[in-house]
Amino acid sequence: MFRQLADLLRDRITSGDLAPGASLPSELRLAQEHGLSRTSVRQAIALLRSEGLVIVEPPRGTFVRAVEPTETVTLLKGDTATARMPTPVERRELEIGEGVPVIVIFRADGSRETYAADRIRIGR
Amino acid sequence: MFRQLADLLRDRITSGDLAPGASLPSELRLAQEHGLSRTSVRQAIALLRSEGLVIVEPPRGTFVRAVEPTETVTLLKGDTATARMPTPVERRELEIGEGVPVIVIFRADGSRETYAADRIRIGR
DNA sequence: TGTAATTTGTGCGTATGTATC
DNA sequence: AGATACATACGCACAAATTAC
Repeated sequence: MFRQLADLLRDRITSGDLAPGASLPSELRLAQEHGLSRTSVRQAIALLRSEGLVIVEPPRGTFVRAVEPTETVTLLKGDTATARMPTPVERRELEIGEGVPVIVIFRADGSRETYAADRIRIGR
Repeated sequence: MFRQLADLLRDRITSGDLAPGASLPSELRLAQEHGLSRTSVRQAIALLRSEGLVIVEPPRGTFVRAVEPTETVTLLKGDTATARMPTPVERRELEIGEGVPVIVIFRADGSRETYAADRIRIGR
């Protein structure tokens, strides 16, 4: 059931019914309106958080994540890049939101650069 | 408390005490050994799942994720690439594990390619 | 200014279902 | 058949931070 609620909310987000920055109904409201327990509602929201679709600002509420502007980082000859989920330390130091991967660039000289994936884009 | 348990397990994984492929104690065991409820244990494991550190194969158990070999995809002139968390549809179709982002390559000709981030690496 | 209401975070317990061994 | 183990769903309570009055 929590997946159904997540699907429903995801559709409202991708369709634009819930625009970026808009707030979702509170957990209690969602629970009452859909006849679910707050536990199930929180599971649904946790799913959307892991997908990077919403951010939660306790106790203000839950909001549709706004798409950030993208700066381009160039990949030079001999460089490689990967993406993965950040460690808790990286999330704190780079101020990475939930559901946002990091992009790690391995430079040809052996150095490394780590970026929040929602702030940069790789080019060449 | 679930964060402390997650930290403890994360350390055991990164230190090599729990090697890739090794199984974690069951939720019930972890709960008993640390004097926690199963709810808290599940929260801790959910955190490690979102970080891509462990995979759960119900009802076999929870295992340390093995690092997959990386094939390199080359970025050509005019191409750009980003990373983000996959949609549920992408996760199913590309068989993407939990806590694994996707890398999307936008080719100069307008086409797009989507890969599981733990299977490829970007180069040039 | 201070109090109350709202909202999310965290933790506990319980029960049932399902798949594996 | 039975035990084990994870998934899901319900309930309750209190804490902490923000907002409203």
